[in-house]
Amino acid sequence: MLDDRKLAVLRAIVEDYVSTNEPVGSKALAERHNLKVSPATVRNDMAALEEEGYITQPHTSAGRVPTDKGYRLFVDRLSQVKPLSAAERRAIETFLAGAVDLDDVVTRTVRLLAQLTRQVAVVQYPTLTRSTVRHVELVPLNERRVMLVLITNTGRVEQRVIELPEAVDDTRIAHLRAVFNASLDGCGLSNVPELVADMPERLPVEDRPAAATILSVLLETLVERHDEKIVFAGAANLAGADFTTGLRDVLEALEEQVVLMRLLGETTNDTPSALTVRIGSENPYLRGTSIVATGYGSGDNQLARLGVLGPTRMDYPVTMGAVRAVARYVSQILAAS
Amino acid sequence: MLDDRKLAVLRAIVEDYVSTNEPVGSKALAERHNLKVSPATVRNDMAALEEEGYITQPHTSAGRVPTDKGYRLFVDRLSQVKPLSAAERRAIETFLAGAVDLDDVVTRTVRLLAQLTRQVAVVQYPTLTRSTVRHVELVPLNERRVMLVLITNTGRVEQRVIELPEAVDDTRIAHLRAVFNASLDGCGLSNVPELVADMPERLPVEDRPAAATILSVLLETLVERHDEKIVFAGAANLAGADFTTGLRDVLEALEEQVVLMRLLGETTNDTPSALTVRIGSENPYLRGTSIVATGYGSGDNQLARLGVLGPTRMDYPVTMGAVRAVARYVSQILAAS
DNA sequence: CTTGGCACTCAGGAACACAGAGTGCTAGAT
DNA sequence: ATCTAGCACTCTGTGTTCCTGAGTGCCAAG
Repeated sequence: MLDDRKLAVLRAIVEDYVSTNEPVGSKALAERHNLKVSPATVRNDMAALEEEGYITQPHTSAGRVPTDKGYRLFVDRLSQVKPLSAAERRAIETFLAGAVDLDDVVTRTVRLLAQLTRQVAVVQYPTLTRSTVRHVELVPLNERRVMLVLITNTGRVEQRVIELPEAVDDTRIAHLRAVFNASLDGCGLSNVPELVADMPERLPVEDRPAAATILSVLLETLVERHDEKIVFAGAANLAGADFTTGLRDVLEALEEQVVLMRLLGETTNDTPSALTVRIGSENPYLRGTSIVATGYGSGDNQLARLGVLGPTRMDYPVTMGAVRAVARYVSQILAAS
Repeated sequence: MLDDRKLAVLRAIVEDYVSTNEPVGSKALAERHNLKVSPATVRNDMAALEEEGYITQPHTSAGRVPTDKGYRLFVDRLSQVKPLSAAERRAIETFLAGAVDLDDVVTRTVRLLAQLTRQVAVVQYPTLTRSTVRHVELVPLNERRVMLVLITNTGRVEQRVIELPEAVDDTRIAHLRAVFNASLDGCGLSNVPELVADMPERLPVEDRPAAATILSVLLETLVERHDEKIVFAGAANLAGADFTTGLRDVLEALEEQVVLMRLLGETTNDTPSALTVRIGSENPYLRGTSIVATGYGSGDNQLARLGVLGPTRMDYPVTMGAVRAVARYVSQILAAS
């Protein structure tokens, strides 16, 4: 049904439309891409493509525009990821290398990606689940309060102020800290709950109330942070592009962690490290936007996802190239630290 | 020059224009606000007000619109801050009370303010300068690396991974930690540099290289964080309002810490706890927007600033009320912890 | 299967008229 | 001295009409 030339026409339509933002007509097509056939022939092919639902015309007697289905075919079969230039790669590398801590890595990554793609970038914080406890710190604030600080091997720090059920002096706090660290250091976060379950029983009876309180907060911290924080950057890039779904909706989604979570999450499939593209109506919310995402993290265990959100009419090859490259570099940086 | 009735007319114009977003004419004015004079009289007053530069007409034979100068007079002399309703106050209180740590307080505050005012809210993180060291923690990661964690009395945690110039074993790290804490605990952050200056000399010679490295990172941390982080929320509220200065500019400014810093910073005056309003062209960048800001923090020492950014045409009394109320509650929460 | 020709459609722009809101001014009323 | 009423004038915004040009679909010939 769709011979090679028809596919070539579809590819040409997508490319032209992406770059000009105007419906593309048969004549212009035949000229600009040397298809070696006449406009009339192109018209026939276009009619076929429209029949199949790959393209559509906004109104009679205007050029054609790709449909979501058309973009899908383009992404899957007609395009290949465009690698970044050497200069861009160097820029990424040096920019990310300057990061001082995990927060900084994430912030830099998201900005970088936004700038590179000229769209909205979204980065999910590395999940705790796969990471391990590096250190647990208890800092006495006064006799009834301590601050719990949990440090993971990914460089992440979680903190909570805890009200104790009774006064506890510093030496006992120090003791608790030693016990906690002895049993938790180096453990995967997902193992913490079971390791901690019978711990109060193994302690002197006078330490149990305090320990129980602290441990319950510790567990709470793990659970809460299980669904993770997401940051974005490049909202200014939305100003230019005109979204079919209102600009307002997009901005709202960006500020709503839960929605963003879903959007990124839904892009996961069997191989998390692969590039995923969701086009327009394939997205649960935000029908008018496309998302290009991928997992990142050190090789085997994927820590989280990052990606780009933009109008359906985006330059997929370039965007995919940028996302993939950035994901690789971040993974590298994180693995090194 | 400006008698009471002219001021009343100006006030009426501002109020009407803010609520309708349309230039307001003499007839509508005379009717809606019972001024007890005829439209013709109002017209005379309007002519006078225009002469003085408080209002202007977009084109001949359209109604009048307040100028920046007009809003200024309105804010300074013709309006009074509108207190929140009891329900709103309760909502603020319960929402903020649920915060678990400093990050959470800031995040909740900024969202709350955005929702309350239906505009873009901006909150600066409490500055470290006035806060004191609660604890310094050194966590050995491996023999050549330690993680420095600085905990302040405001609940803020700063962290850095440090590469040591030479291998240092855990007991010496523990010793350094003890020394640091002994000399820094409870000190104001601004005093840290001098306290730390001669510290290496007081240490055993073999600890000096490591100590010097760590301390230099510590100082760096203080300096870097001196100009503070700013977060925003409610960007979606920009979608409705039409800004004279492009939407893009505003979004860019929001993501650019430095610019945001300036905008908030420039609003400071002698009494930081007072509400400050900068209207339109009074702003260094972003001429088309107004900013309502105030300091927050426990009474005497102001920790940082927060505020709202919106179109010049905003409801100042309501916005000011919300900003003031939120600032008060946050200060309260922070003082309590 | 491709191509040239031709009639048809429709969005977008230009030209135009017109109603309505609003103003400024002047002369009379209070 | 100030307010008011009346009136002529000036715009913007809207609706109408017309026209052009890009683009299509279809048909018949190569």
